[in-house]
Amino acid sequence: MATRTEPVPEPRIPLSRERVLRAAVKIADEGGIEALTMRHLAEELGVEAMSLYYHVANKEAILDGVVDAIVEEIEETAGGFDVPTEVDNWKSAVRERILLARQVMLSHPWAPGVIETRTNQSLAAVRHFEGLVGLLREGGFTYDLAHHALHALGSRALGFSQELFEPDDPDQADAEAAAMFEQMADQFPYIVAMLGEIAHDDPDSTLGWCDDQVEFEFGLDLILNGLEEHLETT
Amino acid sequence: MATRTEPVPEPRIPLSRERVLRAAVKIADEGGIEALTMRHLAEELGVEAMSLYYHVANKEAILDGVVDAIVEEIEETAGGFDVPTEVDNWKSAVRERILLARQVMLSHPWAPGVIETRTNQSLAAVRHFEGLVGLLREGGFTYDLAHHALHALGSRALGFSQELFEPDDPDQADAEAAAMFEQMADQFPYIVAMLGEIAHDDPDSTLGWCDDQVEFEFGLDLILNGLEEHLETT
DNA sequence: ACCTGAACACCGTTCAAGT
DNA sequence: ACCTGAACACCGTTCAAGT
Repeated sequence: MATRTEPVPEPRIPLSRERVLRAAVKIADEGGIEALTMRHLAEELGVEAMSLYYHVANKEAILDGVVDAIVEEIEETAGGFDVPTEVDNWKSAVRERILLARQVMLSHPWAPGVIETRTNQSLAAVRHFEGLVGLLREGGFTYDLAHHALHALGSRALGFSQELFEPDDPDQADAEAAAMFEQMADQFPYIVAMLGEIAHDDPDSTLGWCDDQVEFEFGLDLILNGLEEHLETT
Repeated sequence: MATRTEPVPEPRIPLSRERVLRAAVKIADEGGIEALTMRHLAEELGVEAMSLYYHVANKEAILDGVVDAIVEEIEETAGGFDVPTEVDNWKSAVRERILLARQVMLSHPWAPGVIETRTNQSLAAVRHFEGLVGLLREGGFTYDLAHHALHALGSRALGFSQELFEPDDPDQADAEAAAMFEQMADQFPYIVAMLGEIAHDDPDSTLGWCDDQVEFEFGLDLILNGLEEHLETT
């Protein structure tokens, strides 16, 4: 029979909103967003699913909190979202901040999908946008142009962009897509020719799928340069 | 007792993939994407849920098919995705095609969210991209630049863009957001000032939320103009 | 104050069975 | 060939109850 002197095996840290959210991020990182269920999350925390509801309103609230946590990670990585009072180069400042956000997003590949479903704004995200608007404003933007800029950037402001053409499992689906396009060269001459050239330029990857980082920066710079022109012509 | 001569009340059109997909679009249009469940869909078709599996592999296949149907609707509205052999103005041609896609998307507000989750390419979408690449190519683009263009456009190529800041229920959430920002004017001076100016410029809507169409076109033109410059400097 | 057991309403999906 | 009933494994969530 166990006596009183048995060493407490686990100090039994009490649950908290923080711990729940941290565990949620961990689960999504390890098993993807579909692994993030109330029951699974509870198991990870060594608790019953229903206990979660004491610390969090419902699953929506968890997803809200998880997005907030990710943007806070960006904020920490950036050393805060503060706006310098003198902005000598808004373009590189904005560019750097966004590419840094992208680095964090890349370490949580499920996060963009969750962010897109959120209707409640994360407070950390508002701080992030506040910082961006500040950089633009101090860089000479009117508020009107800064507003257009946010819309033009869209999800790029948070470091990701919608990839419409690429499958999530490159190795497997690439071959499929390649075979399909080969077969349909007469139906899709332009696309097949385009992909052919890309494969040529980049013989490394099996059939030369795209360099997402390069493409992200291309699109970002296109927008930033366009904004710069608006700034100068006004 | 019913006799054999009773008029058949409904001819009982047999199910088919087409009918299933059409019904799926209808349900999503009327009740949002969360209303699109196998059981609900079956009910709409006057059938048991399990019958659907005879015509369609699973729910994923339905979502794939539904995306295809929406892009086909774009195709029909556009009178096909054909590429004219002579393109005198690629910019306005691409612009028109994209804005037309947007019109269709606006009538299926749930569609962007579904498209974003798809990993399998819709064949109709491939035809659409084929058309876009064709327009660019005949307009003087290298395949390399056309490829960059697709990435830069991202979801805009299909007529929608990620709205990170706006709630789906404008009437209700606007007031909330407004109150929140008022309260936090000292924490978010730039954003509050920005929103203040926008409200000023557009006194119609309660607190002047954004004109999505204007913003979409602003971002689209920014990208198209940027591409044009790349085209000229090469 | 914090956690749980049992239960509910709802998913997508299977499988053997009906016509 | 086409459809169904019963069942399964899994959701998020409630509520009264335990400590």
